[in-house]
Amino acid sequence: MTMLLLSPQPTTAFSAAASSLSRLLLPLPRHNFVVPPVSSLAIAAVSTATGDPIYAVDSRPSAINSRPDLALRLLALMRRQGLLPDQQNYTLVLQSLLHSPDPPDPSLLSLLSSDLRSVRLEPDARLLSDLIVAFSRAADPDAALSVLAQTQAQGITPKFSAAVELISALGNSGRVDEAEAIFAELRHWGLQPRTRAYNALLKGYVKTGALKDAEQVLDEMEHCSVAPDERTYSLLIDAYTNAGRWESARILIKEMEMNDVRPNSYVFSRILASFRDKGEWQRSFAVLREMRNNGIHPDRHFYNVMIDAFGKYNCLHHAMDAFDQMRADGIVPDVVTWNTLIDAHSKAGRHDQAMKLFEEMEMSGLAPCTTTFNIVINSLGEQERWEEMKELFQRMREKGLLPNVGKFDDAAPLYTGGRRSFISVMQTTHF
DNA sequence: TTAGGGTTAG
Repeated sequence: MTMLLLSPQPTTAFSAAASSLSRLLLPLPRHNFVVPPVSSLAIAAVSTATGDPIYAVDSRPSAINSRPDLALRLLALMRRQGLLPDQQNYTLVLQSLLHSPDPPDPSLLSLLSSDLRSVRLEPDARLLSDLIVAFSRAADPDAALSVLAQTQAQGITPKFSAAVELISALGNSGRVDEAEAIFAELRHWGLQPRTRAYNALLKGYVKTGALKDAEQVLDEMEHCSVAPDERTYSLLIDAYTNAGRWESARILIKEMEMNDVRPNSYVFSRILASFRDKGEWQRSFAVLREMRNNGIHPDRHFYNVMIDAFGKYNCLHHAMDAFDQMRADGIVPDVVTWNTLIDAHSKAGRHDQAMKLFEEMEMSGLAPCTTTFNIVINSLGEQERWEEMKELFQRMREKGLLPNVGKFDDAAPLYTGGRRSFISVMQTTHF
């Protein structure tokens, strides 16, 4: 039998997880101690017998992947039936969180792990490793470290992938010393770090701007005969560019070629963004040239950065040229492309053009997102077109999008004499 | 499989 139980509304979005969770965390019923742990499959029979209004669906892991709401509902349902979840149930929930495109919610994870403690279930290697990965991805390395400590206290070696995720998370929060310590620990577990583990460590050094340490990682990789891949080089190129060492970056690009590692559009968009942030938008052309010399076609992200780089420095003509070139290359502009263009024109005071682009965007069939609305509403505010602003707020509301009220409140005094008008728009728009 | 990176407002 492969059935998963759902309450009605099986398509409810992730927000449903929150309400499931409150039920999930209700104290266990008193009779619980006589109920043995059961697997999720067994729940189907029990719940069906109780006549709960449930739907039975395919519960192969593929059906639950990326559906933490479903997994949490399952746990909640079990709790309602007074059943003790087992390892598999928690693994199912964690797997669904890990397969979801969004990083796991840290508060959800800590509730889940305290729930795990409350049922006095001793987690196995799989569950512990999944917890380390989940906390690492939720940018909570402290929690991940404490699970690692628990793992080692139980005499269990965590999965290598979990350790690498933790190194990555530590590096991301600038805690390179601890990342280094875990990296050293890998060898004690009798496993040789390979490219991916090195890259995780490298990321930390790049993040903190520790260029010397980053270079040393590359040296050590060579010493241990571990081949750098495209990401290894990209990380270092990114670091060099940020440090203004464009020549070093170019040397690395050449080195990539010699080692048959192909650079891609990603690393060039990072270089471009770095120049943009330094105010060196003119170098965009050189970056494009360098790219073409390497036989790499700019992709949508690259064009978006390029349009932004021109837009930020008032070069609307170049921005529009890049936009045209992008479409000539057969790349369909996305919502970010349009937002960037609209904002660039609005910031330059060319509101008519901004509005025209907004119309064009909608005509192309793309739906405006929260950022689009914010950009256009700001532009309307600059023009003191309060009625149209109100219409846009209404449209946002209809789409279930929430404006960033605090931001507009701050911005309101900027609209000459417009604060009162702005507030009246906000007050007469009911979200 | 020892991850998996980039862009837009404020």
